[in-house]
Amino acid sequence: MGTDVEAPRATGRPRDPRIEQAALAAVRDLLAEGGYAAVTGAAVAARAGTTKAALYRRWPALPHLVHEAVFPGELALGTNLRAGLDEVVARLVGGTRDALCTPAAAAALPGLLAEAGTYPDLHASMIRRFSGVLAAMDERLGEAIDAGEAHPDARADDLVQLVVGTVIAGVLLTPGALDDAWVDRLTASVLRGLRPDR
Amino acid sequence: MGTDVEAPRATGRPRDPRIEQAALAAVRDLLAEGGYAAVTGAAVAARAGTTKAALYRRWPALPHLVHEAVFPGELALGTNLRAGLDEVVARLVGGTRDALCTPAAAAALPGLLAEAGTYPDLHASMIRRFSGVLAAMDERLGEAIDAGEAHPDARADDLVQLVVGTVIAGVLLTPGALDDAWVDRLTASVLRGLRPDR
Amino acid sequence: MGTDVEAPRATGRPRDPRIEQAALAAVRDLLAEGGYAAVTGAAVAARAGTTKAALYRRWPALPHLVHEAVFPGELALGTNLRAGLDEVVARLVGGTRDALCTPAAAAALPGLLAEAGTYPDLHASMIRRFSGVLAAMDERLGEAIDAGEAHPDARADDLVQLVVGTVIAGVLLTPGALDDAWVDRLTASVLRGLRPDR
Amino acid sequence: MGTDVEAPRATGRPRDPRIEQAALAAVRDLLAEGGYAAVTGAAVAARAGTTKAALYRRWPALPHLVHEAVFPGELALGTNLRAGLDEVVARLVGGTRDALCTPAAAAALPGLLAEAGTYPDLHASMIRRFSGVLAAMDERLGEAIDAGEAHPDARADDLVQLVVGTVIAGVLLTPGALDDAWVDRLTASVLRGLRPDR
DNA sequence: CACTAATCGAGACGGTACGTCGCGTCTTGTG
DNA sequence: CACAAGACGCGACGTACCGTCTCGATTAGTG
Repeated sequence: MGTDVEAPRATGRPRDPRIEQAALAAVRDLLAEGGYAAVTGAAVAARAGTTKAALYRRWPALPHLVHEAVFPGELALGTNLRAGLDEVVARLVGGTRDALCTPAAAAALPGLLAEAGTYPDLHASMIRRFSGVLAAMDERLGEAIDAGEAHPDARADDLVQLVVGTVIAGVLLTPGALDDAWVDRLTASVLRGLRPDR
Repeated sequence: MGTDVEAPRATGRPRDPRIEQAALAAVRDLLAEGGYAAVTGAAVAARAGTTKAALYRRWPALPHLVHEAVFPGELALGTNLRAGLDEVVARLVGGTRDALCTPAAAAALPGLLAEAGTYPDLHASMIRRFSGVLAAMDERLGEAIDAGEAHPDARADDLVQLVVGTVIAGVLLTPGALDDAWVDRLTASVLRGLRPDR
Repeated sequence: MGTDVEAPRATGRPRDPRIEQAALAAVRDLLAEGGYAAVTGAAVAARAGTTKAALYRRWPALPHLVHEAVFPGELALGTNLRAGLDEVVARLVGGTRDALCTPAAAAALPGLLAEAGTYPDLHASMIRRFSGVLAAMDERLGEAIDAGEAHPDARADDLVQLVVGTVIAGVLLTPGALDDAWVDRLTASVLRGLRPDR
Repeated sequence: MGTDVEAPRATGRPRDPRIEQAALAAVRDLLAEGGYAAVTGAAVAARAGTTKAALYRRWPALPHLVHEAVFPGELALGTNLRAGLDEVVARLVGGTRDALCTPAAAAALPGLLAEAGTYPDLHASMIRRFSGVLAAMDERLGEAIDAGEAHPDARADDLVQLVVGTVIAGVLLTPGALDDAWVDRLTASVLRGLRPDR
């Protein structure tokens, strides 16, 4: 699940598929209600109607479960790769904001970032959530540079880091202020930052 | 000192000032050596040559101690408020990078951000570290707008959030890549984003 | 065993029975070596090869563990209920002396008595240790009164209280003087006190 | 104070005599209200309107203070040494009961006995409380033996140990049942135990 | 009248034990 | 095999009490 392919186990009693969903939902509920500190192994198991052992059969550690609960899949830009740079950047900013501003995500984010130092695979998984966006932006930005729409020094990794970081800072420091006007301001500022000097 | 103004206790045995300093230094050492997980009440007390009780007399909980150890005072821009906008922004970016990239700070940052959700006063203290920079940038940016050097929509809070967030994302996601070239690229991009449309 | 009937837990991982025995033995060793003050949660756990949590899973607090270690079961009189009153009383006195004069018991007794004020259930458990002896003495004394061997005012609870109290006083005030001659003197005195007036 | 003569300190600020009384009264109050566990250095100082340092200037440790608060002087038999043996024993039993059955004494007794193992001087002080009674009983019992009123094996130390122990057991095990009838029963039993065999 | 010396209040100090909690693993019996 | 249940080792947490200490401020007797 998550980011890795699972070996198909054929033998023995099959896993109850409801437990996986119940656990992920339980994590989201607990995050929204009590924050990251409320996401305890025992609490998740109790809320999901199962036991800790069933959780550790599915995820190597609690943060991995939290990660999957909060970021179930890749960040998506929509299907706008052929759109204008303005719209692509707007979707990047807006999509990142949307992904990180759900109650569960906002509550989990700092905790996950902290655990990323302990679990290298978790760190990799979090980065991988942006790999698709990064590749797409890399390609699109290359075209924009070739077309003279973007500054030749512009780099997709810098761009994504800037956008993601700013959203993270917004979530951590001024949650509640990340409305659409905030997205518009950040988008405009980023776009100006991408423009060529002349 | 610390996070708040201190009540002027005149009575009772005065606190041993060496304990405070020893504890802060112990936290920095432990952070650099073993990361956030190594900053244990007992470990700090032992390394500082004191006891847990003496620590809890000074800080309400361990994260507060870590915060003070890692961010002892306000973020400083240097005395460059009268300098050109280019230099002011360069110093903001560089100073933020420097402050968050010390071994202790880099090790403590994710943990502190996570604990901020548990301790509201810690959250407030962390934000307050930027209040001076924020005020200074607000004033300087106002002048720049008036002088036509900056975009009329530019806001100091947005700017600081963007810079701090990008540095945080850099520390968390790509530590080791935040060299001076990185600072230069971010500075240039931010400056372009601040320029008026014309 | 212990102080109460145990609920028949059928589910979950069963408790490791060796831990219980190891803890009780550890307490007895520590009592004999360092007295009541040496019976620390951490010390007991370490000596028993387990952890504090495992102890607190079995006993509500340390004194309960000490109590069970020192007084594992009811005080026994031997199987002498049909013997002459002289011998019954002699066994009561001797048995009480023996039970309270083991190194562990002598070391634990004052501490346990003191903690009994804090833990009412511990107080009840300690009293219950004498219930069997009390019932037996009550029956035997009734027969003796009917046979004219004992004073009609004699009561088993008074008798047990007197014997136990005297032994406690001996242990606390003049430990080391409770030899067999002491037992004989007390036995003779108690027996005279039980005799009818004529 | 208490049992020892004090060196006459002439110089320096004299001790406030009210503190001593206030501390003793505070201990008694705390014992009656919250038991031995409530007698904390800080609690005693606060209730007495003074500080811990003032207490430790007067008593070497807390149990010594408790001891003096609860047993301010020697156990007294009244002036009945020339009375009949019946009355002397009755006064011994009754006086011991009275001394150990005050709320403060009953609450402090097990704690004090436990601490006696830690502080040898406290142990000695407690025993000394009975030295007068012991000497008096020794003399009176010798006369009784000579007069044929008492068993030639009777010993004052055994007698006192028996009476004190029984009262202690009564206080610890069945507090509230030590009424005058209880005293009468114990007195009668003890007296029978003292009688010569014929 | 200053000087000295011990007290007073307040509270921090080192030390140590307490009982609780969470993590991730394990060991049962039952499907 | 999975599952429910819950004990296991580990280790940190924050609190409490002990008896001592260090302050600045009093409060006598002495020189």
